[in-house]
Amino acid sequence: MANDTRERIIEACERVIAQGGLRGFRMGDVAREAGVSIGLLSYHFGDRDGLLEAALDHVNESAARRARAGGGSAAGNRPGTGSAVAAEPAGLTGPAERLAALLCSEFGDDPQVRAGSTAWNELRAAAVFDPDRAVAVARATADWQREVRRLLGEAAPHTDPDAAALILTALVEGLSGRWLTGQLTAAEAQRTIVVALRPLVGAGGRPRRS
Amino acid sequence: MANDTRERIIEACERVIAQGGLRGFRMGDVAREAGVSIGLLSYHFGDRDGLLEAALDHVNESAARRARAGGGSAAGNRPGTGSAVAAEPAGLTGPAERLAALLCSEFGDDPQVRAGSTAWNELRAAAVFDPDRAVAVARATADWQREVRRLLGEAAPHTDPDAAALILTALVEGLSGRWLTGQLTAAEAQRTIVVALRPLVGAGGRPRRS
DNA sequence: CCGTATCCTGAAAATAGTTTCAGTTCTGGA
DNA sequence: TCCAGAACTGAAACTATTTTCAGGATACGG
Repeated sequence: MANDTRERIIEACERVIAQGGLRGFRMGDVAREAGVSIGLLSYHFGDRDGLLEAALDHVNESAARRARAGGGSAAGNRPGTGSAVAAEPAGLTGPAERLAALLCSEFGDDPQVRAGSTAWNELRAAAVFDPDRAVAVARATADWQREVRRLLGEAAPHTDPDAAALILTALVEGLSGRWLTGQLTAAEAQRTIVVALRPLVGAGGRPRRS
Repeated sequence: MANDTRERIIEACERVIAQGGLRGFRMGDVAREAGVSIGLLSYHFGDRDGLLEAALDHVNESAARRARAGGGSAAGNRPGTGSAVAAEPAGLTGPAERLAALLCSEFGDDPQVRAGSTAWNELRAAAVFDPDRAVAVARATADWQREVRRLLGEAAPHTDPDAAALILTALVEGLSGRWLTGQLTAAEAQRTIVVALRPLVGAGGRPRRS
């Protein structure tokens, strides 16, 4: 079916973006990556802008979905084993762990995680110059931040959750930049988040069950 | 002298980058902005890449210089008046104030401050795909972070200065993204930094003299 | 003044990338 | 099996951008 192909093309876009940035986004590259002819891109998406828009919408949706899903399930990343956050079978631990997992899910050595973060990073950078993209980014960011605030409300009742959620999510974005530019490893970034989280969530605590 | 012209061209580059991003960096635009012919760009800088490199080096240097200078002097921005950080005549207050000023100097409604942050933001985004730029960015970032750590050592002797410096600088970068995409005003960003700083520097404290 | 070295111009050539389109293949229903 | 329409191809036309280059202006030492 043709939808498979559209899907495949959009995924190819993400890979191309993750590899060369929005700057290196060439229709020829996308076509090659997707294994289709260049004409098909216009056939399905109208023009370059349409294709790019579809791809970025997809990136945005992925980011939003990840926020909703928390750090759990498939591509989830857990902060360094041995830290305060232990491995768990299904996604059903306390809010503090889920919060840490959510924040740490941005980082990981899995190429797909990196590709996703890279694409999202590019989208964010592009949003500076494009109001339409800015509102899409803002929406996804707000969803994520809201989820963080919710978990924070449960895990750290003595903190101002709004301020803390803003600080934590902005911190993750900053660390993400460091990670993607090779200034930090994924593990270091995750460890940093855990350190930042500690004073909020209660020092060395044992936060089990809700 | 020809150096004036080179200078003028590089400044034009920065303006073009700040306005349309690295993606919108066209030699024609630069030439128009600088008020010179397009051929002159090649004459002075070889080719597009040479021009871009010179421009980004300049951005990088500006960032590094700002880090060294602290938030003081010319383009300095102070977090919202009425906050913990009071106005001061010359740049000679305690380390806590200087730290806040340094971190807040990234934000401001002055078009030049915004242009600088925007250009730096673009450079950072480009560094994800370009190892050479990545090392330049890493160097400037490390300088800045080191300065933050130094001030932190004076202002907050009871905190791990390395961890805190990383967290604060990454936070500023994350907030910078929010600001540039319109998710936050400069004042809100600065206020957030002050909030994040408070628990480190001593609650409601009176941090006078070393 | 003259010569010449440097700075500078802008149109033309080259290059890179996108869009169109005439035509081919595939799919599913009659 | 045949047809119609959707999916798809790829080369040619087009557009955008960079690079080159022949030469014009300007500065300056002799």
